[in-house]
Amino acid sequence: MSHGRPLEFDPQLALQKAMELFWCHGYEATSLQALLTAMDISKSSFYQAFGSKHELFERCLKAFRERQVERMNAALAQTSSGKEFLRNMLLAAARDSATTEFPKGCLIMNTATEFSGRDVVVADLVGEGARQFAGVFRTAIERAQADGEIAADRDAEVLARYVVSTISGLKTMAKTGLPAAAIEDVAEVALTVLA
Amino acid sequence: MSHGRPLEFDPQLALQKAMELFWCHGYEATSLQALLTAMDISKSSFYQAFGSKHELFERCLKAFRERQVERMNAALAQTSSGKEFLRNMLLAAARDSATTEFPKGCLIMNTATEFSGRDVVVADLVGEGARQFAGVFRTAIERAQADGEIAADRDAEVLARYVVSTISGLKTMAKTGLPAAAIEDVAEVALTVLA
DNA sequence: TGACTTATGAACCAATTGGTACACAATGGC
DNA sequence: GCCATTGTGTACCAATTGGTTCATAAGTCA
Repeated sequence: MSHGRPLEFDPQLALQKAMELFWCHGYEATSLQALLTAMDISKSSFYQAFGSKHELFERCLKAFRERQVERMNAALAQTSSGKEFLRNMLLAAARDSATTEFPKGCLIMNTATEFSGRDVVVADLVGEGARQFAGVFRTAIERAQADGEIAADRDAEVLARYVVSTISGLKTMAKTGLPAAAIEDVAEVALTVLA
Repeated sequence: MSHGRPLEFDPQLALQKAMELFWCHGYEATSLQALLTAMDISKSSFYQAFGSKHELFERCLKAFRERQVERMNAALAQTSSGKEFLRNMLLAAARDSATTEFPKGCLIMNTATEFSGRDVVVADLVGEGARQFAGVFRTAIERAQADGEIAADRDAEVLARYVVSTISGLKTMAKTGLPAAAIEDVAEVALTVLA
């Protein structure tokens, strides 16, 4: 398929490293130098392979979204009760601070707050991400409704958005320094909406 | 009190202009040049009056928090029902996108996501901000409990944090591009927790 | 009128920002 | 072996970053 000198780095791994950096520090605070070091790649290879910092960021957003949606779908498939799945997601969000040494939040939602309206293509990616997250929650909610765990007459789409909003809120609370246990209490309160 | 040449700018106004800039673009994306222009102040005056970009940012965080807490307390004082006050706050958060041309969110919570753990003094300011916001909501909740609007046996502190988390979540949803009407629906769902 | 104090404008600064140009290295196909 | 193709290292780039220096302007007080 392709002639020429072979790549000296794994593009997928490099992308993942970049994603982690953007995830931790955001777009602006992540310098090209930091990316180069983390990705273990030279400047020329970087620009040849990814075009620009901004393009790379867009690819990271997509990669993050796909990975996240995949994981959520996998978790949903393994959980029989839709309601239990939602509960697990909220509690996992509450524990965001405890999992890593400092709370990273969600790349998509972090980006929503960093680029509020300043970049059209990023805004699109963020919007699509939020929509897809809500989509997964919606199927969980509809399953729960089919099983009688949640009243069938409630608007599944609105509830799904409520879950996205709540998870975002919980993760932000983690970033304010509130201990994980306290955030779990908040998550439990938030869950009473679905009862 | 003070000899010497008088200031050619209004320090409070300049601080407010800086605050708005940080509010819109965050810390990193706000350049010194942009600050100078918006504050209508020369570089030397800037450093004499505010020390550094970082110090100025800290003062903006404090000013924002104080202003916000003041406004919330004023609104609470004017509303007889604690529950109604909370409802107003959530709906106002939902309308964040509609109020200005693009949703700015809350400076404190925006900063929480931008500086997650990277700066101790900023982290303290953010934590204190979140705590004070919760404080206002807590007194509203306790009033509602005293008036029988909310069950007296519920943990007011946890509920207060739930309100902070929810408002943060709603404002983030606005930044994903979801229309205000849709976010109001989510706010209504979130409010059922207090019913 | 001084002496003193404070504010401002302009020039200057090293360091870093994201990004390019180009020579050279390493492969595949012929 | 040679050529086309692709990847990499080095050097370079203009622009911008946040920040300092210092002479001078504009006041107060005696």
